Amino acid sequence: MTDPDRPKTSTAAALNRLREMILTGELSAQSDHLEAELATRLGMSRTPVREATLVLQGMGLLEVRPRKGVRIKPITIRDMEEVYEILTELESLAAARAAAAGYSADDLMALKEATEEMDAALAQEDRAAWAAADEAYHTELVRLGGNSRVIGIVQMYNDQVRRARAATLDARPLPTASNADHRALYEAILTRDAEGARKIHRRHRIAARKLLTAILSDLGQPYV
Amino acid sequence: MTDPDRPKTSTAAALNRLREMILTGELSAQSDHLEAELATRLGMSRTPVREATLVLQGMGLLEVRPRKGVRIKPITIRDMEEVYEILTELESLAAARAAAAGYSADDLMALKEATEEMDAALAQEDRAAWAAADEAYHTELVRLGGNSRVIGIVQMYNDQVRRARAATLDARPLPTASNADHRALYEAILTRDAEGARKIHRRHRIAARKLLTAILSDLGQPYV
DNA sequence: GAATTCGATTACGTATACATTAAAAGGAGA
DNA sequence: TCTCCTTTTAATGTATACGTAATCGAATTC
Repeated sequence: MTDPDRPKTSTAAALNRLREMILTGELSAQSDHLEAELATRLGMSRTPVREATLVLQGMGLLEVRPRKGVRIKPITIRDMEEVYEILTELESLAAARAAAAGYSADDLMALKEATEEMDAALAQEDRAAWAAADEAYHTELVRLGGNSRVIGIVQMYNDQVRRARAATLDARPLPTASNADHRALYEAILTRDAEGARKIHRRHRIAARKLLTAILSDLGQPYV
Repeated sequence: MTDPDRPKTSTAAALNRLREMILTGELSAQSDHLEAELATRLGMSRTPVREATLVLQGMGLLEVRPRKGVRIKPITIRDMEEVYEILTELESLAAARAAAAGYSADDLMALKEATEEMDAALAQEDRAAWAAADEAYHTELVRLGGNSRVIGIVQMYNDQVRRARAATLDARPLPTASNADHRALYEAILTRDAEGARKIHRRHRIAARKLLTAILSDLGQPYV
């Protein structure tokens, strides 16, 4: 048991590693990288790297530009607006579907726990812990929604949100109001108020989007 | 000018061709295919085929199953429900955004034309022409919405809708009521009634989904 | 000095060779 | 006959070789 879930193939390893390098900024936005360079860095041949870049392109994290290397995608305000619009719709859908599904308090345990973790993180002003719990909350919400494609899309775009967040985390105020929304949504789902759940979450997401774009704008991120 | 947009690379050719083969049913749902088999059929080596299958897997048209070949995905009722849910949300978003964008009648020309083509197709009971115009209509709608990621997702899922449609087209009644919705949406966008546009389109999509799933069910498609 | 052409370089796209390992087939023993 | 183990097969995953075509720079021309 040296490494329980070490990737089975080099392609999978390249995918994980490159994704991580992009999310952490080790490969910075707007930078270009040749296939051969990445292959050397990852200690493998071009083949699995190439396959991974194709997938990452599909996930919107980079762009394959023949003979110019892959370009790590920038995080523009416009991009984040697009991503937030989509997350708003799909998560609101998930909220409504979760409410309609008639979950018990037991089923909603993970949701409640994530909310409590956010509370705790806020109390300690621990932005990183808050961000982790917030992400867990959103992931659990869409899981409860039960649409596997929504789950996939939301996970994919969460990667992009995480990149933007990494660039802004210290610049943002602690989102103290945010948990009121989370609790209201919890109640709506528990009482099977589908349209209420949808509205609450939509409002929540729109507020989050305004906050992020304002911060990105302050930080001088380009609009396009 | 023998073939204006012939793919520049074999990978692109494989992607186009395999996608088409899946959409037309030349590669039937649930069937398995080895990389080597597909390579031979397409007259190229395994490398570009392999790259194409990775992308097609990302698009949800097939599943790569190591040592068992790629499995062309079935069209289950559950899948279609998921896809329709997503299209409902994202197209409704696009409708609202299109209305908010304040387009002129000129800008909405393509939308109007698609509606008229559907009229004409209905008059002649030409289901194929109707389906083509309907797809053009939805594509134009999301284009007007202006969110490039929504455009991409909708196009991707339209492939899956097209597969289901191909299996049901002759079994469905002519959608004579459908154009009333299209006209109402056109008016809402022109008068910049964002929430009205959203609601009209949502209702439209929900009705379409009920129709399709009922037909699939009649045809004995498995739920999962 | 600017633009253009030619040539060298080099990154990519594709084919192919090879190692790996899951699956299938076959055989031995109960 | 059934089960378990061994052997074989074969499909994949990866590395590598190589042709092609785009790019960069130098030299030439205007």
